[in-house]
Formats: sequence, C-alpha cells, structure tokens
Amino acid sequence: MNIMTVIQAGELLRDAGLKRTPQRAAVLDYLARAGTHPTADEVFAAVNRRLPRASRATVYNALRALREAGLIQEVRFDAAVARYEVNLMPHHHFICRVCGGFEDVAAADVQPRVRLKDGYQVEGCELTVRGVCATCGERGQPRRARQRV
Amino acid sequence: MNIMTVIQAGELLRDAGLKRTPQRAAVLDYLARAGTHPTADEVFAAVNRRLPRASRATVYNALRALREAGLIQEVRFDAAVARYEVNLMPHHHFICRVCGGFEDVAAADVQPRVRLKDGYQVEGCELTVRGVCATCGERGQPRRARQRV
DNA sequence: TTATCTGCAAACGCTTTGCATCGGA
DNA sequence: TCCGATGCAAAGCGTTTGCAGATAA
Repeated sequence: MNIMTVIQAGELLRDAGLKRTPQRAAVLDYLARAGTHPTADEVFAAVNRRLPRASRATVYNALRALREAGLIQEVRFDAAVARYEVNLMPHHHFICRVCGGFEDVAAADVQPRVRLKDGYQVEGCELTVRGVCATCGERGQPRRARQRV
Repeated sequence: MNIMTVIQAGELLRDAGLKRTPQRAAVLDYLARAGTHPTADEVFAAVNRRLPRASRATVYNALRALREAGLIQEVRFDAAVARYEVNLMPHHHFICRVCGGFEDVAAADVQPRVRLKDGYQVEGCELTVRGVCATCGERGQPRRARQRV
C-alpha cells in the first residue's frame, strides 16, 4: 500500500479508538506516502507544511498514540533518533555500511529459523542485514553519504 | 569468555591502539564480567565504585573509543538508551514481550537465509527475536517486569 | 616529552510533560 | 457537553564537547 486516503486514515484511527484529528491524519498520511523511514522531525516538517500551526509536541504525541495503537512502527537502527514507518507487510531492514542508507527487505526474502530454549515462545523477529548496497558496491566509495531514509 | 583479566584488557587496548587507562580497563572488565547488556549509566556506576573519581564523561568517552575500536558493541533494542556488550561470538538477541528482559541467542541457533537484490553484498545480520520467555510463559503474567539487562 | 586521556561543567539534541485552550464525537 | 487532543513553553534525559590539568607510553 502506498496511498492512504483521508478516509482510510480516519477509519484506521477510529478503529484504534483514537479521535480523528487533522494532525494525526496528516502524520499517518505522510508516513503512508513516504516510502522511507522519516524521523519525528521530518514528520513534523511535513505536517507543519500542511498545518502551519501544528506543533512538535503534537506530532510527538501523535506518533506515540499511533505507535501504541499499532498503526505505525518505530525503528531505531543504530541511532538514538527514532524513525517511523506505517505497519504494512512484515519486513526487515538492510543498512548499507558505506552510505548508511536504509532499505526494506521483504519478509519473504528472509527465512530465519530460530531455535530457542524450551519454554520460549517466538512471536516474531526483526532482522537487520548489514552490507553494501548495489550503488556503493559499484563505485567503491560514495561521493557523499546517502541520506538515511 | 566470562573472565577478562586486567592483563587481557591491557592487551586488547594496546592492540586497538588505545592507551591503557585504569578507567578503560575498568569499563572493559565490567562489561566482560557482566553477562548482561548494561547501560552507560550502569557502567558508570560500576566503574565509579572502583574508581570513585571517574566521571560520566570519561565512561562515555571510553565506551565510544572501545566501540570504535571494535572491542565492544552497542545495542539499542527498542529504547533510546544505548546498551553495551563485549564482542564475543556473533550472536542475536531475544526480547521477552512480557517482562522486557533481553537475552543472547547463539548465532548457531539461527540460520537466516537472506536473498537481496542483485549487487547487494551481505556482510552480516542481527536478528531480534520477540516472544515470551520461559519464566513469563509459565506464570502468565509476571508479578513485576523483569529488569532489562 | 608529548600526544592522549581525564574530570568537570556546560551545552546539545531528541523527546516528554504541565497546563490552558480547543475541538471532535 | 465533555473527554481527549492541541499548542506553547519549559523541563527531562542521555550523550557530547570544550578546556585545563593529569598521565601513559
């Protein structure tokens, strides 16, 4: 899913027991269209463009509410800053050692077989794959580090 | 490895091109003995117990130097706070949904098969397994959340 | 001897919170 | 109407940095 209509956003919010405010809808809509892993500040910038009176605190509050409702996911990769993405199909992440860029990896492309001690129940797993992306592999060193998305 | 002698710590530091200071040795020694995933603050508390004049800044500096030297590893799991562990055998992590505790999972118990797009080189991967640990599974709900280690 | 590290304090960046007001249901 | 969300500002927390003095090599 790459497009989330305003109506869909409203339904998702209502189903999650959250009020449908323009700010929350804007956050959800932006994340759904982004296709990247925006930071809270990037979400704020986008939301603020559409709703100039929207504040950082509101965006942070909205991100938390959406996360707790299970509508979006928080990823941290290496850094302290949180990044967000809508909950679509289960997937994993690839981080390029050279340019630092992030990419999604479809869960279908990964088959982790996990054996834990007796009594441990596995409910899911997240894989972070590290390596070098095709672009960086071609030219050896990137002219400049790719923007982390 | 669960024991790191002061001599070993000194060798590791020297091999990494770092000066062997009592503070750094204390950080390394504590992490090697810990068997958990201490936060910077927990490392500071432990180091400060042995070296009462050691400061937080020094511990943070030491943790960064050791990380950049590849002697220790930083893990973040979900949270903003960084946690540290010595670089031993490659391994993954298990996080209990109920008590929030972390545990190591030997890499041998995981066989991730990753297929990426052409040109992508995989250098390694970190798996975070989520579920319920044996203790929490037995008693349904924990009396109190286990300390995250 | 000298580059490096320590310790202190202050700054920094990201995130949360208190509170009065506003607005969706 | 009324509970919950917004917006502002200020605080909180983990971490980094500047700098003078100390120290390992």
